[in-house]
Amino acid sequence: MGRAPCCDKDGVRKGAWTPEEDQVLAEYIKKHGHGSWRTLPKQAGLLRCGKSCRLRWINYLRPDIKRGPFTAEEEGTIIQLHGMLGNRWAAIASQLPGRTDNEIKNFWNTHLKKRLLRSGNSLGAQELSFSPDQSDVKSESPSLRHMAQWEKARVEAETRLSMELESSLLNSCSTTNSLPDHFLQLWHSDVGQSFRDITKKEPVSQSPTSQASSAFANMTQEQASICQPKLDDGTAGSESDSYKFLDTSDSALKLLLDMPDGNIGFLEGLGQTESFLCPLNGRCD
DNA sequence: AATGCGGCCAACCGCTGCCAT
DNA sequence: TATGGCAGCGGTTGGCCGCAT
Repeated sequence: MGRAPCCDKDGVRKGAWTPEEDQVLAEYIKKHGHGSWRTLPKQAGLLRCGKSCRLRWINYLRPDIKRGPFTAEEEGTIIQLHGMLGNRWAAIASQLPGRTDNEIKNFWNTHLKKRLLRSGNSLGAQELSFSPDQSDVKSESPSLRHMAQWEKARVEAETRLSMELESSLLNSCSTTNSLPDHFLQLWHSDVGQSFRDITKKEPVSQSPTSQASSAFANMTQEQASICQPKLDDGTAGSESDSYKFLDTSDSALKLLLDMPDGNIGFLEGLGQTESFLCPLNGRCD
């Protein structure tokens, strides 16, 4: 049985919100929180459906909404994340504080997509269609393409992490603390979680430990606790899913470092363009 | 000044996944 | 385990606005 529609009842207003409605909704939520969206309109005295109220609050009335044009940095982040995640606007929005999925979706559709198409730059080309020599990947579903991209980025990040760890071990852990890896932040954020959720559904053979995990394996617990990189820029994913390297246990390290080697082979066919994460990790030199 | 056109964006629609029962 | 209700998500639409003619 289908669900009863929530927005086609008589007496339910549609269309643009009036300032009065905005005020009623905002004040109600400030006082009581949104609670159940379904019952909110009645309790707040609004002739709107719950969905409409939710959307209005999330996209317009929320106090932490960031207004104004997207910065170049935000643009770069959107492009990179879209390359990895596709049209998963909510996941992308979770990495851009103050921006809503709707806003990002509109911005992508009206600005970035066109710009990438026009410029035909490498990222745009990568995003909009894989190069001909990647036909195997191209023929796969978008989610597989994005998985491949995620995996590639992760392998690169692990390589970096491995090098950093080894050098940090040699240097008494003096450098690692100041080198948060943005990809790994992402990996441990909501976005990374959503990707891991996808890969969980795939039959993945347990991999041998990577170089990086070997580095950890050779550390004593004390060393590990001292050398855990710190996240101090506060930009990682929000709430509970954010980057928690400081709390890593052995199992968490395994989660981070074990890679499904059965899935790596296909990555070699991707063609090694310059790391598409450059704008994120800031190390393109 | 009037009209047409295209871009932008807020809001709606319908599907999906999660959770409670 | 199956079912139904809900919130959340992504795609789409429609109206407004600015610009060109």
